[in-house]
Amino acid sequence: LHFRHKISNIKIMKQFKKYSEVALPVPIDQTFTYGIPEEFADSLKIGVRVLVPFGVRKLTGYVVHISDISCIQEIKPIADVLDSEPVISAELLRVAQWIAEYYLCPLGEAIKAMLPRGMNIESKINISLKQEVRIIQSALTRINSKNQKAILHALIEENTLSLQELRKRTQISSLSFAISSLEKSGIVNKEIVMLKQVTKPKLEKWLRLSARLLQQNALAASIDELKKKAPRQAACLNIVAEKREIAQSELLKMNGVSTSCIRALLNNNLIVQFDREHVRSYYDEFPPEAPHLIALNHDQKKALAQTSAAITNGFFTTFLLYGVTGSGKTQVYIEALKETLTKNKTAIVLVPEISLTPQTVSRFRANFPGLVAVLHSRMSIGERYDSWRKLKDGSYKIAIGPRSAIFAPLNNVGLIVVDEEHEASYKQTDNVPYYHARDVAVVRGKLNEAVVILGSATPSIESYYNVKIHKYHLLQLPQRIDNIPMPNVRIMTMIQNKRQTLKGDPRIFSSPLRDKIEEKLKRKEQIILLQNRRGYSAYIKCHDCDYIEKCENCDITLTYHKTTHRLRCHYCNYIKRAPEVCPKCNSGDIIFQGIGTQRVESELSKLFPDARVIRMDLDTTAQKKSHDRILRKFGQQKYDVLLGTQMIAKGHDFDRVTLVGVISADTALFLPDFRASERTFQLLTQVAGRAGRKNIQGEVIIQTLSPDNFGIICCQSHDFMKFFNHEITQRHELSYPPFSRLIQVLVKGEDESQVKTVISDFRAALPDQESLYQILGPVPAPISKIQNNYRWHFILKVNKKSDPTGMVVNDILRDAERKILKNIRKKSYKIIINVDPASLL
DNA sequence: AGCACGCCGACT
DNA sequence: GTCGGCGTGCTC
Repeated sequence: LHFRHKISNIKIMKQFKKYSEVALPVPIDQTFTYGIPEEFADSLKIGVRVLVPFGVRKLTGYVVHISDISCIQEIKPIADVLDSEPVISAELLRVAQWIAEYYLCPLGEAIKAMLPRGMNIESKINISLKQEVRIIQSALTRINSKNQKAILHALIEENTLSLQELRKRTQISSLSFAISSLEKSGIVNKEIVMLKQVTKPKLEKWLRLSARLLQQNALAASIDELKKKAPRQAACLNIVAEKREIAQSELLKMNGVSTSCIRALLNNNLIVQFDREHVRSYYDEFPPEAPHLIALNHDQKKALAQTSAAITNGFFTTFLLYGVTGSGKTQVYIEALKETLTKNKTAIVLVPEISLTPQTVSRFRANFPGLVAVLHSRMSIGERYDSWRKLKDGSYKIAIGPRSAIFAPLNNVGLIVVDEEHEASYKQTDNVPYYHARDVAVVRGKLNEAVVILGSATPSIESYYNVKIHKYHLLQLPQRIDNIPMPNVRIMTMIQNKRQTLKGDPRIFSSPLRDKIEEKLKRKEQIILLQNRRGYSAYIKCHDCDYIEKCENCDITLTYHKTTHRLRCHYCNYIKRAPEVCPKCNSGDIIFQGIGTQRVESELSKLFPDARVIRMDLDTTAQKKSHDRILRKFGQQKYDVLLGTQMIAKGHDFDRVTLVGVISADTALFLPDFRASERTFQLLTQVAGRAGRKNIQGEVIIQTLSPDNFGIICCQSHDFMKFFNHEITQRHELSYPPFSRLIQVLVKGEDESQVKTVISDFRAALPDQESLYQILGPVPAPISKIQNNYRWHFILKVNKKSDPTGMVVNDILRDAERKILKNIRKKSYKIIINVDPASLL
């Protein structure tokens, strides 16, 4: 490991016995040296959290290195050591180091991303009133300063506020001057306080018999005695005796037991109380199903034989398990997991957030009772912390979860499974580090000499290319299990300008799709309809003057939601009433363009008033468990039609679905993104895979305006290979990934001219090196404004051959960024460097 | 990021 | 003389 330093002079310092290199979760690309106080000098380990002074604040940092000397002059000591054992293993530290280097983020940020939330302690500055409100109010009349008045008004309401909260409430940018004036006049108090660690093991009170009663006959004697005067206590004592140990909360639930009763027994030293950890577990409410014993078919056995061999040998190998929808990939994972556990190793299973349903979890839990920990963002901080700790101490052997589960604190990882490896949700886009969990999985696998299985029915172009160049090994499951035939896919060409008739809107339901729905409803079979756009219509447009309503804060058309009769921005959640007449020309002829799920729903209820339809999109799954609930109800056949956005395409196997309809396959096709075609192929193939049941061929109808699109054609023939070959030549011609590495440099801010200056300065700071990279832009990003922030970007197409690890270009980018941050004033903009962006919007 | 400090113009 | 806004620099 090496660490970035700013070396001021080369003079070896020796104020402390030992020095530690501390990574901090701040956007500064270096580590900081702290002295280790004598008391910790021998016990401090790499990987523990420490509390360190940082300017006036205190922050939680991570010890990444320990040495005897230092060449930094003024060194502060570590304020406190927060762990006795490392929270981050040497192996995970190396993963963090790779992430920091490859995705261009500070090491501290990478480490922070690996730990469950709530493990960071920070100081905050609290401002409080020093005197009574009455006195303050009289003082207010004497104060002329606008800012001071605003601060006092806020404080009268709350008494104590942190500096940050105060800034939010008063909207004053530079508070410090006003606060120091108030401090001088003795009106307010300023103090630095520590925030508590949010997550701790949850302790529960348990009860057992006192040692005295364990002696012969003592118990019976006590009970007899109590029966006379305190029968309830006697009964209570009896229960404790029977159970030996019982949680107090459990005991209290029983008949006739009260707190006073327990207190009396405790006071008389008949029972004793002790603390026991209560492990919080989100999925406990879903009991595991019994494992159904499934005999593997020929293909599954073949795939398993190869993974088993690799697991047994303990060599790093990455497999791409390409298995068509319903081919039984999960069973292969489970068998591989069994193999891994018998080798006394641990495993991680990554699943897209949306597929992490109770059913998925139960399936794994059933096969490995008591060994599976779930890590899920919908779990509370406490639940996640408990899973995390039990993985760390080795009581759980398998971690299952979405993206961040790749950081599960397991030792001796032998297998990493990435299910649906093509899923874009594996790429983190909202926070640093902008990592791709599938790629981290491969890195972590390599560090552990582990086996990595990437599974998909529609592999990403990148992964399949890696098979071609022999980086990954291909495993194939070309047949569906249980003799379910591949569905029959029909493509319906839609015509844009047909007018609505009595038989409904032909732009939503073509007559073949309408007929099929009718047929299936009659036969009591289930139907899935995909329309990958929520709301009612994508935008509303004035028929006379072509005016389109756009968001005030974003460069986005507003989506019409009929249920609330509102226009909504899907980027910033800006909401306004839908106009009755055109705001520009007052025409009443407003037309709804672009079909959303709500529109399909209302059309469906017009055409088939008796059909029971359930809609699933972001708007109907806002609640914590509504997603699971909708799928469960549909599975129990309480509905005939499941209608929704892409989230319906995975997560469940419904064996009564015989028809899948795609209302419009075009929603993603025209996005200015080089993956648009790939996305479309994947989504269509995934949703088509929902159709069909044992011995009955499912039917799929895809409606589209562009029937010539290659993704759609290949979906019809279930021909991934054909799609891949076509797509890979295109990527090659345009030198897009996997033939290059893309890096997006995006600047956003409220002042567009400033954003433009920064992005072009950044561009200019990059030396022209034709052989190393090509630069496209800077240009405004396709979505040029989000939440009043203008967005400009340029794209680096890095030549993989001249920079295979990416470190050459990354160093250049780091230097350029440092230069930019130094030279340009104002910080009202943000620079985002996104390595391997999932999309370029 | 988040904080303090210092400069400068405005205002009493 | 203050106050308030804004830019700059620093964090071991």
